Amino acid sequence: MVRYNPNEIEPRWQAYWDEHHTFATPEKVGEKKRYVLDMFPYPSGDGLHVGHPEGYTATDIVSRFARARGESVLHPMGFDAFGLPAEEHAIKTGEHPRVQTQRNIDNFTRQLKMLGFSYDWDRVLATTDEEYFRWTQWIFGVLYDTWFDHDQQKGRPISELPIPAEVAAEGELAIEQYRDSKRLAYLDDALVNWCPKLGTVLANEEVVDGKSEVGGHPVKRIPLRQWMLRITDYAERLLEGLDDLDWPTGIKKLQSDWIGRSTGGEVDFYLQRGAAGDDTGPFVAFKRARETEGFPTDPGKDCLRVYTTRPDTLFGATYMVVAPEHPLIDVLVKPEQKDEVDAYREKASFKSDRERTDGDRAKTGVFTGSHAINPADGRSIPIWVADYVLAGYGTGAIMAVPAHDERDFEFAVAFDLPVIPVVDPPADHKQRVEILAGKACFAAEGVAINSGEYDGKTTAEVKAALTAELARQGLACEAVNYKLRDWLFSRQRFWGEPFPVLHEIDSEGNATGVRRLVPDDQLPVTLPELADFKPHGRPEPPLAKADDDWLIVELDGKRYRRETNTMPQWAGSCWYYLRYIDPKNSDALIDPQKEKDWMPVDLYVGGAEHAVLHLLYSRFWHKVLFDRGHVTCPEPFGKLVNQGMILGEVEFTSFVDPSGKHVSTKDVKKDSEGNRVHKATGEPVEIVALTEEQVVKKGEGFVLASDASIKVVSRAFKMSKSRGNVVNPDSVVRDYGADSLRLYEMFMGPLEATKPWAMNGVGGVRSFLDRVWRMIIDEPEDELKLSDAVVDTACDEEQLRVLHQTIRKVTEDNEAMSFNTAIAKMMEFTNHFTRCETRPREAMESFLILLAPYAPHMCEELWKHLGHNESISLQPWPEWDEAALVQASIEIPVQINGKVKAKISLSPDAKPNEMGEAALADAAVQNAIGDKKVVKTIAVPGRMVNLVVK
RNA sequence: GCUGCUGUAGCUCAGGGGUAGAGCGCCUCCUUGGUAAGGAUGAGGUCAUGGGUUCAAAUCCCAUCAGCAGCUCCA
Repeated sequence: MVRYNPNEIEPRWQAYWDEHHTFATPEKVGEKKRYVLDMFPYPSGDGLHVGHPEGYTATDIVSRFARARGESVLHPMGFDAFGLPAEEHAIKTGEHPRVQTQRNIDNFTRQLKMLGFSYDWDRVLATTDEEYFRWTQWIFGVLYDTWFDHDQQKGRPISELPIPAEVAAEGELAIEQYRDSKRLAYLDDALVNWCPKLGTVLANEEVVDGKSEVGGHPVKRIPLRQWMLRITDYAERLLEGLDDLDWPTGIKKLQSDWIGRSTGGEVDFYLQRGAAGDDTGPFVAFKRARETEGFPTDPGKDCLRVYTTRPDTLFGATYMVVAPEHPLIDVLVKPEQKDEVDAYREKASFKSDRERTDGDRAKTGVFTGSHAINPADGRSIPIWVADYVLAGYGTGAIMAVPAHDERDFEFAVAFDLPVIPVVDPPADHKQRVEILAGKACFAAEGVAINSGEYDGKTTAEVKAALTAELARQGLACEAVNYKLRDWLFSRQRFWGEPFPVLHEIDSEGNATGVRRLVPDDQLPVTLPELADFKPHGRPEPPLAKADDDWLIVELDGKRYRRETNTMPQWAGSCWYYLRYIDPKNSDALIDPQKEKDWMPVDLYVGGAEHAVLHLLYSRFWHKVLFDRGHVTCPEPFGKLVNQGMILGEVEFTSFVDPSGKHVSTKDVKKDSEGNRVHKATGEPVEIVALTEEQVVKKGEGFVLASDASIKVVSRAFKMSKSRGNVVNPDSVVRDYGADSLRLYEMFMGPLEATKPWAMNGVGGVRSFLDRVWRMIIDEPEDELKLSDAVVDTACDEEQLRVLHQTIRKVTEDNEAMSFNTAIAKMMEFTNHFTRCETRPREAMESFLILLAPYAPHMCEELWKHLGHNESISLQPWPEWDEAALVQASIEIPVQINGKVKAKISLSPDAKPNEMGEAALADAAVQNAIGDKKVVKTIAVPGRMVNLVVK
């Protein structure tokens, strides 16, 4: 009895592949190359999750398939190994993050090998390797050394930055400061989440509702000097570059929304000094100056500059709002308002960006006491401060047009500010009357009213005309804005890449303001050894705790203090795809010829959760490297596929009220705090789990078996430790084998879909593999022996057709990454051939090559038993023969008025008229026609006949 | 609120203007005391709903409903 035993077969073949370097990347790239990349994992302490192997299996199939077709394949794997969990573990236990990280990497490696992926393990890397982050630091140096030339839309060396004469006149220090203000990597004061109680700075994800996730202590937003990357300079290029990428449209849209390009205008509102009407003199002077000098780059302190996408609604601007952090706020606030404004700003500082921009919050704000003059009509309008205006977008100030902007309208209602409609909605608009009365808001386009000489013009016309007129007066100019912000690139953490930056200090140890990069030949800057990893209680990075022999550096006779921030986790993942190509290069981040040979990545597979940040950051770095001549392709990832999430097993749940009575899901709603309550009584309800026996299908959903009026919830949930529905790949491999796990993950459904796990589905594909085994091996025999049905004769016509249909389907589906359908076809093949008395060897062998990318261990084993000494992974992919696909005679349906009434047998190349005749000759057809008349005959060769009768 | 995706067998999913499919599950029968068995049969579908286009719609178009996911004060 020799049964299929994956636990014995799989480790043996994994060892064989390792030993023979079966999947080594070819040194020389052949005619066609394919770079197949997985998003590398963060090696968490929990090990692989069944979600990981989904994408990895897909890319593995693509890689094995491509190799079989003679392509040169690069298919590497690595680890995104810096990150918070290891550091938290270190704080708790004192164990160095490096130790835990290595342990996790080892475990991940074991699991990945256990699944039989054909990675080139000689190229494995971790972002925490010193030889890797040496080049991460080096790339930071490139960013530091680059400025963005907006005219050329290109990053250029800082040495080529034109220095304005007035700067040059001030000397070296001024020139250096000017350069610093243009570098792609620059220092700025950014807000961090400082938790005084914990004595540490927190990452955004560690802050929940303005409190620390750990302990629930208040978190304050305080400014800290930090590194920023000027990704906004690349906004336009990042947006345009999307066009040519073979990415899911959803992801492209997410990125383009994230970049958020909008066009509009910037408009200056003159700040009124005294009471209304007092400003005629200075205001006239201001206007006259503007008319001659034009619109200045820097608005100065005389006016408040706003950005608007609707300059056509200027006549409807009834007040203005500045962000709590607006730089002019101290000028704007009148003494009698100061206390109130200060209190408001203090309160706002405790809110995270997230909170301030969250949902349908009621609008808050405070009057500053100042007024500005509306340039359209000279009206005096009040200036408020409110946190619904963000300091970081546009100019940090808006003109509020409550009649035509929802947010402004809400604010105006809350604070009783006037609403003046200036756009007449289309006549058939439901709320037109309310809108015209200032009782409702209308944000779309229409015809101008209450807008002086512009009345009657369309929104587009007013926009153009009014902007032009204000531009002529030097009060406005067209402007483009992006939602995208510069990338806050430093973290106050230990477990990250140190910056290769030195700050000069004087003999007293005080910073002089001069900075320099660590010279390339002194990279990498490694992490210092710390006695412990506990926070030191100041809003500074943990590296500041390091000893002076790390912290203080002498170079060229000057003393420097090292930068103590570290880079964010994103840094290492921004360029790892380049390093795989040349992982051991100690002279450069990548060899230029190898870069040309392998880039760009042909297929990149990973989760949609990285749709925006990782992919945008990578593209940004890549474009900088491209501009600086280090890479030759403008985009790193040609084709991108997102695998869907794998959910836990489907669960049935119901709700019970406090008395323990079941409540139908129809009668449950969420209250304002998100708790589930009974719709009618408002009583809280509790979720209870149900077994399969307790429910029964009814219509669209499920109901309680004991009471059909109670609808229950039937759905799968995200796998989570707390829910206890996590499936562990180790146990699946132990119980079913790696090939079954691989096959099941692919058979669950389309790669991109979200799908629930079902353990009996794994059993299903396992029995398919058992069937394949028995199709070839004589299982009842004690000695391993081929089945007697496997013979050396040729296929009969039907077998040949089934074989070639299968070759075609699997080939085409592999290309299209439609793995589930390819598997279904291979199941059909197996069903057909196991029913055959004889199974020609040629068919079995071709089939095994088709199945090998999916279930490589088993196919290697069967291939060997069929008498081959060479790995099946090295066999060429079979080709299908069109001639074998055609049938001598096929069944054609005959429809009467579009309904199938009979079937006739015909040659596949019968002509339409022959088909019509054959159909009419059929007794069943005649019967169906009865005494009606055939008025039309439609015959589609090879498909069907339709007779239209009356 | 906005955006996107999805509604096909009890479940998970293919297909896609012209014959309704796979795996799992289920019924019946057969084989088998190494068996998380195997084999053979069969049942089960108004292709979410309502319109439209067409000789013909599950498929294309429009609307509606339901589910899921993501985003959301960006002026």
